[in-house]
Amino acid sequence: MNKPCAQHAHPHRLVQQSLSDLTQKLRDGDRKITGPRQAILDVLRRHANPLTNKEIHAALGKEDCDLATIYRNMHTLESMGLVKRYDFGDGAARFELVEGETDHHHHHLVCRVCQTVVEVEGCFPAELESALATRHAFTEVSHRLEFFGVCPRCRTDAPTTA
Amino acid sequence: MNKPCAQHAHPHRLVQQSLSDLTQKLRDGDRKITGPRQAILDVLRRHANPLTNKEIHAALGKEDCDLATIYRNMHTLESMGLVKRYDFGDGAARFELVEGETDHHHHHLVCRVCQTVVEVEGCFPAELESALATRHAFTEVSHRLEFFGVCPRCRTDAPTTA
DNA sequence: CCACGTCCTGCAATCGGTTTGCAAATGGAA
DNA sequence: TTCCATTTGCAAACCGATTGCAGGACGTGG
Repeated sequence: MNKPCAQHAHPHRLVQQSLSDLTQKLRDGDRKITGPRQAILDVLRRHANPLTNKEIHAALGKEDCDLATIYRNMHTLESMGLVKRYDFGDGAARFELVEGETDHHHHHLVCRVCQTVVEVEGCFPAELESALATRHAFTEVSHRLEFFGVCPRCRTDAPTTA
Repeated sequence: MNKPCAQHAHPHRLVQQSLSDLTQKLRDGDRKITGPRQAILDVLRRHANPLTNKEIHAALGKEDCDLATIYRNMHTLESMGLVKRYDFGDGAARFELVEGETDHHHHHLVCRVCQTVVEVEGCFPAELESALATRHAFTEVSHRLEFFGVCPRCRTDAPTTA
């Protein structure tokens, strides 16, 4: 709901990695440097918030490519550790570029109304993981954490503003 | 993957609430006591772990009813606070009976292989919520947290055991 | 105990996100 | 430049979930 409000997100923060850094990683993984791949990575590089496949597709201008190609590539990029998949519970996967080798583990605070995403530093659950592993004899324990709320803009905006 | 292993879950723990407790809540909410509703609640009452719509449908024996009816009822029951919806990230919503008025906030530790679910007490992120609300000026902040790992049975079982 | 209005159900069509089969196009090593 | 594995585009299929509609059930009020 409140779709147009989605523009509130600040989509133009840059990511440290250059496009050539990224294509190099493709090479290292024995993947071909194709137009769609470069375009997808470039789109992700330009956006600070996690994007859905459809959003990526829409953001591709000249370098338009098939949606199926994006879906396939997101799997590829994810398995290569170039992007990270997030699930905000609205039925669409979202992807964010992984920040270099030392990806800093973080979570998100998502506005229930306009989907604006704020990165949340710190991760208490990480401390719980080892405890859980011991207590329940589970191995390879990881977790998924997402926060939701209403962002200041969506609280003050008149509904008609949209 | 490893579907048959799903039986590892101990599906027959009982829930405190009696079926009449539950139907009373339906009455209190001005909802009709129908066959499908009683059957669904009864199924949830018999299972300790969160169930998908399809699992609920399969668990209905004599009281078989349409899948769409289950979907609709899960929305109804959720909005009435009778059940809680969980998302383990596999694309299918899961539902658990809410334990009385004082639903104790908990999370889950889910086996990546057989989907066995262990309830996790305690909730560190809850402490973070107020801090986040202040720092980012968000309101109505909540969170979603799920743990994943490999349970002891799935670690030791020979793959052929299934 | 019955009639009636409203809520609920079954069925089938539909939807949105995602996946897949297949043939043509392309990257990049030889 | 040649060649083969990978990748792409297209279309169909998939899957969980939703919805329109007509018939059926619940339960209140008579």
